[in-house]
Amino acid sequence: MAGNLMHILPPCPIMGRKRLLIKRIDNPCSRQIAYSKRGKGILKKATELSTLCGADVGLLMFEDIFLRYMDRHDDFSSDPNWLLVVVTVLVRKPETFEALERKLCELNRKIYEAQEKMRSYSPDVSNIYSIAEAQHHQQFVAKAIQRIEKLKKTKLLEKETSPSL
Amino acid sequence: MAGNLMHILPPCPIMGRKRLLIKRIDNPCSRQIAYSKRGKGILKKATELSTLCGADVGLLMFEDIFLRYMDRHDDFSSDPNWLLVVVTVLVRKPETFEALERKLCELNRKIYEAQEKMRSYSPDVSNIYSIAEAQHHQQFVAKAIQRIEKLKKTKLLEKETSPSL
DNA sequence: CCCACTATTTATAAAGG
DNA sequence: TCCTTTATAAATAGTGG
Repeated sequence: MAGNLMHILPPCPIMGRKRLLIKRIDNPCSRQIAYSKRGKGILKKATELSTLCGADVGLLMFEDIFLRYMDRHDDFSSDPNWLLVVVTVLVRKPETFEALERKLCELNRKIYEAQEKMRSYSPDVSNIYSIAEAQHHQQFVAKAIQRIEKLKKTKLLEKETSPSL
Repeated sequence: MAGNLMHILPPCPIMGRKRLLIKRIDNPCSRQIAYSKRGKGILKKATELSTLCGADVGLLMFEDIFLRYMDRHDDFSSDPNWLLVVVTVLVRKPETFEALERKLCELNRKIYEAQEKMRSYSPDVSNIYSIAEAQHHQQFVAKAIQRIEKLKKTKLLEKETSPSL
């Protein structure tokens, strides 16, 4: 273990942990270690988010495990046929991402049906046909809710202050 | 606001930062705050992983923003038509997840072609037809590489030790 | 790849604006 | 919702087995 050496070596000046700049790690070994550690970290975080907030979280991590292997064993690096992409997936409720796309379409239909009722709270939610578009709508809807809440607060304040004066 | 009450209430014993148990957060406000903060945190981590390790990372976070809204404003909670799922997506190289599925199939073809060459290193990589299956293969391939590396180490050790004896 | 250790950095819960 | 601050908890880089 590390501890066995630690107490017989002179204390290092620093030689230890350091701040990491967010740029591609050049050293293949360090890069792989970082991928392994951080990959697990994100998986943990995603699971926590799912549990804490009841959100469905999907996580895809693509890595080229053989490319990585070749980095360390250059006897294969000349052969471009050596290629394997490995995918790590976490979905709280196990569904494929195609299924998630379908789910979004289905929900879009419900949104369309409910659109008339929702008009006053969310001016435009009928054009979500892809995951990418939904991203923009999240901001939009959040802003709309924000406006409503601000309005409610203002009106509540008016009610509270006017009787006391 | 909370602050308006805070200074007229007696100072709480600790009421400060505390360790969080990983279970669903009951209070809707706290849950939403946690979702917002942790969501951003994971997005940051995913981006960092992508930059640091050159990995393609896809992240899906589904939340029901209107369900969330209804949690706090129960005047809508009786109407099941109020439903909007919001999706947050990050992909380093912007691709839909259907495109990612196609990519996986294409790579599978390459894997199939290279299978004969790979046989000694990875006993079976021809049956990856979905993201879910790939997950199992990651562990499998990782173990295979582990075995090879262990073997190499052992042989290297034999070479190093036998001349000295 | 796994594990352990630990100094350091990063994330974040709680509070207030 | 956004922001800031701060104390605390968690993640992790570097090292070694």
